[in-house]
Amino acid sequence: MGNLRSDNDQRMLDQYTQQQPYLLALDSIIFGFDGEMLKVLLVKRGVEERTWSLMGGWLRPDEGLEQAAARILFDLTGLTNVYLEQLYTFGDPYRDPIIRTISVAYFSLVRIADYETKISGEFQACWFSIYDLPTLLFDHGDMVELAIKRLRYKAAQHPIGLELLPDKFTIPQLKKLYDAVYNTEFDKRNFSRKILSTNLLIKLDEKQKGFSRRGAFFYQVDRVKYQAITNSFLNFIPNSELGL
Amino acid sequence: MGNLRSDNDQRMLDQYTQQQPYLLALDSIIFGFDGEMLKVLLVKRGVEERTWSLMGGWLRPDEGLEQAAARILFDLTGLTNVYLEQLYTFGDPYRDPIIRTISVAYFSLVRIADYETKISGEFQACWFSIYDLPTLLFDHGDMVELAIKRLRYKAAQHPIGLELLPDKFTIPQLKKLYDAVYNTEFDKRNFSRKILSTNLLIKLDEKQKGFSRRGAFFYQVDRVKYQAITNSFLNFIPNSELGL
DNA sequence: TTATTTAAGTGTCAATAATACACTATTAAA
DNA sequence: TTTAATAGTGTATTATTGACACTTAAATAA
Repeated sequence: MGNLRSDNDQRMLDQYTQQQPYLLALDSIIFGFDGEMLKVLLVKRGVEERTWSLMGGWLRPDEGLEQAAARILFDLTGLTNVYLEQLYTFGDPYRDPIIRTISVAYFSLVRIADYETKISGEFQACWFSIYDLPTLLFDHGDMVELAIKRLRYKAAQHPIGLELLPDKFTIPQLKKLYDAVYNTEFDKRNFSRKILSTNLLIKLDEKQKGFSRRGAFFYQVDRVKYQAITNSFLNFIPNSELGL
Repeated sequence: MGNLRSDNDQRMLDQYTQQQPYLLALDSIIFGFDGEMLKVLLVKRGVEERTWSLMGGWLRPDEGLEQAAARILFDLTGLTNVYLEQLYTFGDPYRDPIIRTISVAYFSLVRIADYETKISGEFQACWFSIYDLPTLLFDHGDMVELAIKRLRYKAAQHPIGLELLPDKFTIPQLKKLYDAVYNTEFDKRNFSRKILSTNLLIKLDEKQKGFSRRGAFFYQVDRVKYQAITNSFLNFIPNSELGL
């Protein structure tokens, strides 16, 4: 009886050890918004570092996937507590010509202003408009394309756009962000009606100075409501505008 | 110069070879609908095959991820051309207690009737209602939970429910499917209005016999329109019903 | 001090979509 | 021919969407 179990265990273990293992990488599509354009953070790496690519790294033996993605993001940007969501796993046998590598892609949303103050100089990194990207390494172009689709899909029904803005922001800034994400121009009256109807924003007494004569009121995210709503549908953007 | 490049290449290769490789598995959440209940197909495997688990297998060196998932699905069900979508990649360091394994989970939608005729006897497989599942191996319970969420999310705006029904089906059958997916009861008048307004269904002359006195008309999917619409939003289910 | 400029902020109306709700039609079987 | 069981259909109410234009606030220039 004990013998049977042992045989079984051995068969099990054999099943594992006979398998081919693969390298596992993580790549992050890092979105940022500079007030005008939706941007992606790219770095130089690869052979002689001629090619722009997504920020990436290897999975360590003691790490979970998201944990690894967060570490790699921290190494580049110095940021923690960043919006991070698994996008897709890319595993074409020849996606990396050197050796087969499976890449789990994450997309993340960062506040560019935070990033700029904390960056370490280790990496040659640069923000690119999503509408004007260079040729990317391997299948990173596909990754970015998919990430943009996912961002549009998701931002239409979840308030994740707020992750891209500073703590205090104005409605016109938020509208510009959505304009940039969907590459369109929303009607400001309908937009603010819809956004404010969620009761997710708290109006502050303070006004933005310098940008316009009149100045726009700052708003803050109601974190309590935001958490509660994170997993529900909202439908921010009219379906007809999406054209997906 | 040639020397420099060579050094660089060597450094690159070192970067790869110094990395820990991992086993890569694929697990599939296979949904089916028997006319009444939404079900998941489970198999027995693991130590002494006491535990129900998702159907899974290992990635082969020459396969893409989806290709591997399709192969594994075929091995169990004999089905090809099945709806298959990457769900999520699970990589907790200790999810598999024997050896670290990364699992790319796929969810698939099959027509139970097709399956029943083609099944090979190789696996001990069984359909379980999604509302009455046994304890599952490793993190497979999480996988199923996530798959149900994704199915609900997706079926609300894409006509993927049709993938679960036979070629010819009635509106009451389709409604029962949506009732099962969302664990609720939709109003049949509003439901059929909404479904028919998509113009995605073609009404046949034939009626379903035997189930009800009157008999319901069969419909078929308009494959041309279905393809065209696959990547767009539809919003089948009113937001308020979803409660996600 | 007043006029000018610039963006912020707000309201209404019409069309569409969503929801709630109940009766009639068809067919098989009794 | 009556009964039983499900199929199938319509309307009225309300909520949401989308189109559209003027007023307000404040800094700057005259």
